[in-house]
Amino acid sequence: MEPFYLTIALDTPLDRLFDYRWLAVADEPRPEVGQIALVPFGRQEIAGLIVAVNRSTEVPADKIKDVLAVRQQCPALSNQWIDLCRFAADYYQRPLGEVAIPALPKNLRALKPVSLDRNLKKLTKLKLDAAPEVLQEKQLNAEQHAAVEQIVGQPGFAAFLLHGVTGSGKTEVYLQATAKILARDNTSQVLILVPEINLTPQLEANIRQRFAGIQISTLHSGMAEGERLLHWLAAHTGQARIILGTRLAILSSLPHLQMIVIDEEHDPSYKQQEGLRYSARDLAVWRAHQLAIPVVLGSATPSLETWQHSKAGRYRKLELRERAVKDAVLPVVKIINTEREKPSEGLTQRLVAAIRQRLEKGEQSLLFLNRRGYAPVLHCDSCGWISNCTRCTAHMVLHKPDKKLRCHHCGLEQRITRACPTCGNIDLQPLGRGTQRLEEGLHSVFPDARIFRIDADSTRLKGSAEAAFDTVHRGEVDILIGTQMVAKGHDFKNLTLVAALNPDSALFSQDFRASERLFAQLMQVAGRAGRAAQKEGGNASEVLIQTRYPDHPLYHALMAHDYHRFADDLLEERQQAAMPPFIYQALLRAEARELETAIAFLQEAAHCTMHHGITINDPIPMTMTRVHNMDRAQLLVESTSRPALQVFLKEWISTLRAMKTRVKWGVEIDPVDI
DNA sequence: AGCACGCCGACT
DNA sequence: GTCGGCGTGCTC
Repeated sequence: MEPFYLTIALDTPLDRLFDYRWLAVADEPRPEVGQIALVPFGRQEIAGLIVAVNRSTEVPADKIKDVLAVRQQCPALSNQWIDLCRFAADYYQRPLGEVAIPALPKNLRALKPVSLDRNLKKLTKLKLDAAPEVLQEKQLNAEQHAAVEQIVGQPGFAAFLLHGVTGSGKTEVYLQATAKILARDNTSQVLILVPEINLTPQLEANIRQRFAGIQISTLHSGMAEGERLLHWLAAHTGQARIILGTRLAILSSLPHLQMIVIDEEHDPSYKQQEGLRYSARDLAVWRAHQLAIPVVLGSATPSLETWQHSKAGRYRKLELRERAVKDAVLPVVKIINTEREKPSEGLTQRLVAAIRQRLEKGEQSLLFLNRRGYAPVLHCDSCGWISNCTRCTAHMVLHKPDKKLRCHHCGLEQRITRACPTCGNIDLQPLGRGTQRLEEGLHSVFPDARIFRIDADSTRLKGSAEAAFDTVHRGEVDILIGTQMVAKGHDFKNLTLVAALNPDSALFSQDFRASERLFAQLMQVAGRAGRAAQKEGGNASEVLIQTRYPDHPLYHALMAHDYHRFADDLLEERQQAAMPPFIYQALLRAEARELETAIAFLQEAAHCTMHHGITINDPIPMTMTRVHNMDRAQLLVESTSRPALQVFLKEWISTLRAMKTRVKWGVEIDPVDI
């Protein structure tokens, strides 16, 4: 019998597909497009995705190898799913296999199919026979009701921006729209994306309770491989009807997908920052378009990209102006000028008084300081030595509990030296203040208060973040100190004071998106305060911002809870300056032992091309030039036309590949950190 | 990217 | 004498 030739996408940076021979075996079914094949590749054996089955091949016979095995037990991936990967691969300028293969669970790609067989069996046992029941629909206000109706109202693609502050009831809109979609037919699936699943257990619990009797899959990076395969298969076979996951879930196989929800759509974690640097939000919109289904982007502080889309009418804006929680009022935001009121231990007198007031009433306070460690740098007064990292352009941060200096960028650690390493001076000074130092200072100001710190250092162990939040919820904490970790997901019922300490650095950042992010972050922390706390006759919660720039428009917009004006002003600025979302960008990054080598490569790259309608800027060293002993530089490429940029990049990248430099380089499309 | 081969420097 | 550094070459 004539052999078949399988065209297979493999996880390799080589931008081509690979053909393998498959010899028909009498009783074995023929391989299909979308199945996983195990193949020899160089000296290794790896899994690939079958993208075509042919009777002939262009590849010379002496090069062709045989397929080792085909995962016949697992239903094939659909053409639609492969098309999604193909789109992502084209758009982000990577080979198909580099998108498709890592999107599959590792155990599906493993050499031995035992885990797959076991999990397929387990899956059939999980099948729920009971009729799905949707419990306790909450009463919607008029705006929420209208939003749900619009989302599920008509067939076909539609993108919605669901805009509403914390407490305006966005979640209820997602859930009731989900219920309506699921009720339409008994196969439909809904994908709900969240920024970080570990920080939003409340939403997961809410969904599980609401949709008892409906199979729910969760997908996020923290899962064990066995569990991940089971949940992925449940989604892939259509058994799971609701899929709750982080950004990676956007590339899961969902044969009956009928709606996508992206909660906190502005959140930076939707952008993958290594490997394939995709935006889960952008892919979600594309996927919804492909499938002709609705996609809902929810946020209190939408990204300017989304905001601009909604203004231009490409996304439909659904506003939730009222707070859906009964009697809830927006917190009062006040500014404390630290130029006038000098803080001691990082706290102004007004803030100390406000905390004391909460302590007396038995209410909780949250101090938001987005800087972990004890102090960001250690300094010698007599010779000027500072604790620089030897491998990075960064300071080593003082961590007092473990008596170490630690670089947050490369992980380098050093014991704290008692004396200055250059002049022997004993009196080394910590400069600045991180959460640990704030905690120490608070203990001296409020010796009897129960003070608790939540940051990446205090919650290093798995599950300890969850436990920490529970402690706060149980009311065993008076004053909570936290980094941005505390900004997401959790609403603290008894919390009536939120203070932001020293958020100013983002105001003057090199990165033009820094202020957009700061605004979102401050809105989000502010929203942690007392959603349900405005009890009978109680006052609104209070948000205090300690700043050296009390007149900055960002803080004024925050005081007025005026996202609209803030966003419109920023958009105006961006348009004037020809910045995103009014222009499309890509970055060519390069790293080498010597900065000159990286710059020289970028210069060569810039000069080896010319293209109409494409702006190639000068190469510049990255703000943090050296990380892990590698110097990094980048080159920004811009165009007002997305298709033109795409065409240009494709050509340019193949030219760069042919250059065979030993500089490590890569292209990022739509970069968010510049 | 992996992975092997290959050719030069300091260690049991 | 070998372990191991990273240059370079290849992957149907």
